[in-house]
Amino acid sequence: MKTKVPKLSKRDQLIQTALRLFAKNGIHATGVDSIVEQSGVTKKTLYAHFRTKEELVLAVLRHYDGLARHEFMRKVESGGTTPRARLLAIFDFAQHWFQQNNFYGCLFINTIGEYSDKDTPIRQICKEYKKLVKNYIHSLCKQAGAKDPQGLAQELTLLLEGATVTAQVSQNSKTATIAKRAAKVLIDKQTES
Amino acid sequence: MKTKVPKLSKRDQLIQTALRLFAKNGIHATGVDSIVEQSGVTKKTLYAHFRTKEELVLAVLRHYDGLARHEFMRKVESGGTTPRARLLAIFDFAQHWFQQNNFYGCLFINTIGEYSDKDTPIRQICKEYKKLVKNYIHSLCKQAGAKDPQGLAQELTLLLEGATVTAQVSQNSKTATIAKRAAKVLIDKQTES
DNA sequence: TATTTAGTATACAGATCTGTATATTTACTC
DNA sequence: GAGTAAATATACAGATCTGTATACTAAATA
Repeated sequence: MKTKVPKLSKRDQLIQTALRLFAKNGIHATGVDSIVEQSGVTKKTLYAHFRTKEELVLAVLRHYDGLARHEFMRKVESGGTTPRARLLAIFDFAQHWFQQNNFYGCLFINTIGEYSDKDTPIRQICKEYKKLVKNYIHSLCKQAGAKDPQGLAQELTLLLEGATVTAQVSQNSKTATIAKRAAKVLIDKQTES
Repeated sequence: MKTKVPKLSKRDQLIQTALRLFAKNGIHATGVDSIVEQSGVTKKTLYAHFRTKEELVLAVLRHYDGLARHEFMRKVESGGTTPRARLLAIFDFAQHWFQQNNFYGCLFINTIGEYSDKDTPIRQICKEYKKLVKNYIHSLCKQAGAKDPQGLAQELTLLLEGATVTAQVSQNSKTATIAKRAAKVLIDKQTES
């Protein structure tokens, strides 16, 4: 029986290779030559799919945006049944993420650190990602019956971002449990009778 | 009367110019040519003071480390008299920082995003800076009589980091007040009788 | 005043960067 | 099986990157 291996398109090979290299080494430090080399696709093909390196960067960010948000929501929803449990599951997801051996912090944060121009579409995608995640957390806070769901969502988002960059710096996933403990306090404060 | 203008050494001119460009555009995106051009110092002189670009990067990070920690502690201590007030003054400092027009997030975080190699001295400096800041916050937590000063310091550090990167992404300094509000809750929880 | 030191001006070497050109080959479709 | 589309292999153009070389100049010092 012939198993259908979903062979990746050249475009997807490029995006996946570029994602890996951008995440690990940053965007400016990653030349198209190394992407070409490691993806097994020629430079001609790369420039047939993407007009410039920046277009490839945008495609990578959009690809990862969908991937990461989907994974985030999936893990959070499978991590608890009640809204409160799901809010706390955010930090279980985080801990698991931080422990991956290819964890190099948040790609969007790292990317924004390389692009200060407010108007570049690269930055817009990163900003939009963060906004959508916060909106999702906000909806969970509302479901949990928080007195100020917007405020609680902002607080929990800060804890998540802080845990992420601190785990990146210290190479230590325990920041997730610290954030979770603080999150519990903040959630309880907003949901006690 | 001749006012003594403390003319900067060429070395300091280079460090200050490089700091500005690294902070704004990142390290890999900043060529030595632009540093030379904007500092008004020739390339020969740059390489007389620093053997490589990496040595300049290290000098910039060390320079900024001293500068930033000193400023941080000074503002925190002048921002309150009691330990509790000083812990909260951290976030007043943060808000003021975020509002600077040359705020591009934390240089150390941005730098770590560009250097994934755990053993590079560049990363070490960034990591050490974060450790020293956390130690300082820890000492304030002890003075404030927190039940678990280590834990509280970790929580407040996460809030500070989260507020910093979120302000960087959203170009909005209100993240500091959100973090401050959450910090109050966490501090009170640890210091109520 | 002679010498050393630090800096300027400028060019360049060699590597690497983004992007393009040319010619060939695989693979699907009509 | 002929024709077309997509990919390969490879070279290269032009810019930019880090770092060095050469020659000149200002300033302090002995």
